Amino acid sequence: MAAIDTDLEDLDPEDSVPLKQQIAERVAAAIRAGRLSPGDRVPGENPLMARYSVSRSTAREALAVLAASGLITKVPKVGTFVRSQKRLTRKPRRYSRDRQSAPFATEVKQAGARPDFSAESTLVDAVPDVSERLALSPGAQVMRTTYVYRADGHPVQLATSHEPAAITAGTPVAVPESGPLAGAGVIARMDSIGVHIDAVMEEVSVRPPTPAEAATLLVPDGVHVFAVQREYRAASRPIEIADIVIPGDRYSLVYAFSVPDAGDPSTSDAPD
Amino acid sequence: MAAIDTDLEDLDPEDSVPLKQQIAERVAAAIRAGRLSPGDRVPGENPLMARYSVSRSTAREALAVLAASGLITKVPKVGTFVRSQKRLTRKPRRYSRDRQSAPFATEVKQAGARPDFSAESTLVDAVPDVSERLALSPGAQVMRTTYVYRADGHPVQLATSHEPAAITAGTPVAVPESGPLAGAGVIARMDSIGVHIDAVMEEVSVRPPTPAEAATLLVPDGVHVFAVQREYRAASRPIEIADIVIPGDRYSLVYAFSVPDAGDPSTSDAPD
DNA sequence: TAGTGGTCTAGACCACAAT
DNA sequence: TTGTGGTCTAGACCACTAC
Repeated sequence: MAAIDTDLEDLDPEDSVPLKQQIAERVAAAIRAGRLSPGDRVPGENPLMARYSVSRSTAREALAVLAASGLITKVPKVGTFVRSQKRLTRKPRRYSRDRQSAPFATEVKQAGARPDFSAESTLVDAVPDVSERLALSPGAQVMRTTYVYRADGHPVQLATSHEPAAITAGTPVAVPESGPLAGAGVIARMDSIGVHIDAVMEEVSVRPPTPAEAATLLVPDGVHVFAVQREYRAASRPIEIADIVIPGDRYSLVYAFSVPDAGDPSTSDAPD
Repeated sequence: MAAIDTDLEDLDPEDSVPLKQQIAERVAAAIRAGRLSPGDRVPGENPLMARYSVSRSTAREALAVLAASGLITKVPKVGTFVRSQKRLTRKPRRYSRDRQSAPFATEVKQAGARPDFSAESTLVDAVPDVSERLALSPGAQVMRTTYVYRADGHPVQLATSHEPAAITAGTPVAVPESGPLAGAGVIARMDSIGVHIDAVMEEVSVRPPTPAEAATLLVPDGVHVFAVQREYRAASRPIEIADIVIPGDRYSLVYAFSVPDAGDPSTSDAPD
């Protein structure tokens, strides 16, 4: 327990910067300098109180500053640790008609982890938000599927999709992740029953996680999540909507487009 | 000053939810119910201490929960206010070759505000990050342009773009926002000098604002920003990069794609 | 059992804004 | 002058983890 403080520079008593920020800066400097590596235990509240002769709250707020920027993770009752800075990249499934391997698995494998996911489907009455986004009458039946995506067994993405039951009921693809086209993607599944998706939209927001999301995704306090609302459409009619929750400190989202030649007026123009 | 507390429900002493969250929930409920409207003063630390018989810290943390979710804004030494919940939508310029009006202006006008922006261009030596992303030799000359976008005079987006000087030097479009194609967009500008952009990529991250960004964009404490790295390419060569900073609580980002017909193998597939 | 972070109390001083 | 939020101190009890 002795050496844990010796890596931290002294504070500057002349500086008008608040103590919590000075302390946060000293810890961040130790991390940037490599004196603390990802996974290492960071001096927690008690060590910081002792090292800098500050109160509990001040040490706590210094750690909160670092946690908010994703530099450290506080694990309740265990300790505080330097967070891995690796960011995964989420690149949506290429929007072609091909049946394709899931992009999630590719991303995770590239990062050297083992991907898996589970999905659970239920037929439910649409809540108002869902029926509105799917342009259904209130309370219409929808197939709701909740996904948990994992890397090395740890949940790293959550998703909930809804499809109008009227479209798929009685077909082999009524339950998204079972049957012959499990894992093939919405476009291929819908193609198989004659519904031809022609447009995709994703709307990206950012917000703090709900307590349940924070617990499942192990999102540290102060870190936000991406909330992606995806919509597949066929002939301007919504076919599938999905709400995807992604930790903001571990992912970046990549969107790529081609720009058509001058003589080619149509294709990559975004649908309305 | 009497009526300010009467709009808040009592706490539930049986509930195991922490006090700060219960209090935050009561205030949020008052906002959702319309008992507090955007711009209204929210009960601050002292009123909450009195209303719920809690300590300063607990009242403070309750407000911090609400501030992080963008529901309220704390203005130092003035008070705490309900934040406007209007979210603007950022939808990137349609990726066609047409010379188009700026999407930013359209978005802001739709929200009923008056858009404007300023831009400043300088020829500089590329810093390492920029030369790497533009695939230039270290220290090569680049045209750097910094943009501030405003709605009703208030900055709401920041951007910095870089273009290799070697591409545009001596042409009429060397300075992005002046000359005949000012405001027409990168694709049209580059087309005019025979550089035909064929791919666009945006990488979206989220992080806390830097102190300078927080001050300029008036981002409340605890709210994060989108950091978008955009890249235009021609024949796989980077032509322009831009770093765009967008307040996370006021914007959502929309990405839309068309899905080609089955017989049409090429177009909307994302470039690598 | 010792140490951790989560929550909470009860104070304090400050600079600044509004009045 | 009054009230605000920002910062800080000095305690406390808790549930849980790691050993």
